[in-house]
Amino acid sequence: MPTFNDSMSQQAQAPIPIVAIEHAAEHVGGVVTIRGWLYNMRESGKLLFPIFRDGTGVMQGVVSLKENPEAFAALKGLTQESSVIATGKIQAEPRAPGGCEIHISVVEVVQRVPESNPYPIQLKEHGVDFLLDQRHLWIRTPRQASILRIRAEAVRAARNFMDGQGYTLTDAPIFTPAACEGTTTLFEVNYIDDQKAYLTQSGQLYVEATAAALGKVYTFGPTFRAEKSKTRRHLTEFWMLEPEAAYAHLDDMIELAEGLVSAIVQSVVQNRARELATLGRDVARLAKIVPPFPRISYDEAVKVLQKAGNPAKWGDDFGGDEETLLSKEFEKPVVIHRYPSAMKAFYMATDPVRPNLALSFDMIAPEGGGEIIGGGERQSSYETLLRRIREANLPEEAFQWYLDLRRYGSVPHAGFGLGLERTVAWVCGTEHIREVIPFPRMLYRVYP
RNA sequence: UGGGGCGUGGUCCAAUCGGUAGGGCACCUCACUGUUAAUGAGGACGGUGUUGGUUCGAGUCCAACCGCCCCAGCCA
Repeated sequence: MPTFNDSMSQQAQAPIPIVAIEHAAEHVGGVVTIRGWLYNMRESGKLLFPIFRDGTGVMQGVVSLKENPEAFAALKGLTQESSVIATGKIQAEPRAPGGCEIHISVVEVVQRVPESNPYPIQLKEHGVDFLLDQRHLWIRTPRQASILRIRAEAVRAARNFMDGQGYTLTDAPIFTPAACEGTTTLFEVNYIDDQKAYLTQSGQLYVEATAAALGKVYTFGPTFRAEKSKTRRHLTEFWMLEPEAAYAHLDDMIELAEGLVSAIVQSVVQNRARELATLGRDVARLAKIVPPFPRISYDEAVKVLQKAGNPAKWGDDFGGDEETLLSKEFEKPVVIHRYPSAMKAFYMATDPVRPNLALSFDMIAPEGGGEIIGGGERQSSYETLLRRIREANLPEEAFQWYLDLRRYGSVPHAGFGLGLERTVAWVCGTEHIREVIPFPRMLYRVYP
């Protein structure tokens, strides 16, 4: 027990700082408190090596029975993922993973995981199905936590970039009266008083309205597609960032897309180096992602594919194989522009020089990252747009507000949609998109 | 929705030709003062997705169903 004088002198000193593990190395030689969970523990005789994690990183602790029997007793036999608050001196230690470790002097166990029902996720191998069932716990592992931090950094970088370019965030609704992509992939919901509504597939139509109101705008939010696709690059719920600008043309949007993607990548490289290292990502490849990106026309892309032995012919859309083949030709994301309009959405503008082409573009990420952006110039003529809506058998009444945008001061305008998860999956180098969103929603999976 | 693959203790896997269902990890105990997903010794728990069929005998062969994975289509 400290004497009265001891506690007086302690009060005169600075209090022990509570630090995040990611900043622990800045406190070498000092005493700090860390608050987190027991990630793992190794034992060696009368020495314990508890590994703590706090969400910002992991750090090894060390405690010896001889020097600190109380802390030793508190940690001895402590179960994985028990929550703990530990205080001790940070010391540089080449033998410790991470370069420094904490010499524990005081330990408080906040909650002890009972032996009768131990933490289900081991440090060793697990199958995908099991891990997805345990997603609420899986996100505690260093790899998953790193991915989620990179996702957050990507979002921050994207919004900073858009705001810096003079774009205003204008959120689009999630309940919508009609489709804006294919009608077969709509999630239908019962709205009030037997009305039907649908979860949005894209903020596109609404962002065209706000572009006419504010000039340069973007939306960022979740979108929903009931696609029956079980591939490594599909989610039924995913986040999209969709810029739209009045008086903008195709090339303006390609330039904006290049700037946006490189801003995201460079921001992650600069601010999330530790997390990229945890993932084992090749940072040198990411560092090269700066504008300008290679741009090829659809015509040229078909020739590139044919030269590489792919059976693609003019008029075909590109699938996963074709995307991978094209992206291998370049170290940076590649922009493919002016697709045949037959394969594009009803609202796409046609090329005045070659009316069978749409003023559209896709951006394909390198290293097999797939399509991360799709966009282009919109159809600004009232008559053409109405005809397209009728040709697509879309409910005309539901699109009256959208047609108003062409009745009242229609202007050339363009935009695109960036798939957040596909972008983050590429930046992280993850094999499957399901790892880059906290709780993935996929075909036949809505738990947890 | 098509094509292919797979379902075995909590978890990751093995089981020859159809012939006694087994191991690693996790959990518990002990040893070890520098471990690196520690190691060594011991212990406890516990299983063939479901239904039916063939057979003396089925984890294994057959059929249907259920679930999962990968690829394709569609897209971000």
